[in-house]
Amino acid sequence: MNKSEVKVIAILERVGGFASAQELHSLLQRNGESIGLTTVYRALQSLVSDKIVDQLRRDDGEAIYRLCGDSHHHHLVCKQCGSTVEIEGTAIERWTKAMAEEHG
Amino acid sequence: MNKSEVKVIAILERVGGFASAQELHSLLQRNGESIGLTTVYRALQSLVSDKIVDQLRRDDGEAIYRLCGDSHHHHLVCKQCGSTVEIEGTAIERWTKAMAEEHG
DNA sequence: ATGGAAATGAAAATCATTTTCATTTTTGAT
DNA sequence: ATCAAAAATGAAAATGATTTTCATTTCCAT
Repeated sequence: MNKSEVKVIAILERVGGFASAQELHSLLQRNGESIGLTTVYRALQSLVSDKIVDQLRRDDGEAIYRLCGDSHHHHLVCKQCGSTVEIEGTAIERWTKAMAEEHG
Repeated sequence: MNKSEVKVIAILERVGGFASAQELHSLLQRNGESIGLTTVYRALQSLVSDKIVDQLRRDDGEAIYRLCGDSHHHHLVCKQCGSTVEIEGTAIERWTKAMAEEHG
């Protein structure tokens, strides 16, 4: 865990949700941090592979990131292609409950 | 519905699942069809907006496509960002059932 | 047949992300 | 503290999917 990774975690905490690499980078700069975009990308890669940060994709294909702990969530894994999506906890649970009631 | 869109639908039928624009393009060429990659992209865009084709993203961000009718499926829509993911029917239903039993 | 609208595709542009590489910073042994 | 090796940094170039441009071709109604 190096200095850049700490900066990226700090800004993700302040965001409290999803943000793209570029968004995080400009937020950091606005906060007076001196950090290059390349380094933000590298920190994010590293945090994702350490499972500290979750990565997913906007519909336009851009990658977005958030701290793993930012909300209770579930993973759905496609058995065919292995891709994983996160679903926000309360929503999926409400849905599951509704389905359960609907189908007895 | 123009000639290119018909070609793209035909190749998607033969594929019977997900494929990227580039994969579809090379399959078409191997089948002796004369069609440019640009046109494949345009046909896919049009079919997606007509809800004939579903588009989603691989984890690496590449867009993949399949015919809407290719399998029974559900959509999960994120209330925050609007992004939609498809879940294969039987899997999500089995999961829902399991959750329902587990939680009474 | 003919003129305008739609379709086509090659090449250029775009844009997020990754790689390269030269430089700077950190670390650890002495 | 000092020095060398290792790790980190970032600007610029490269990459790769997708979109746009634009000149040309095809289609269709008259």
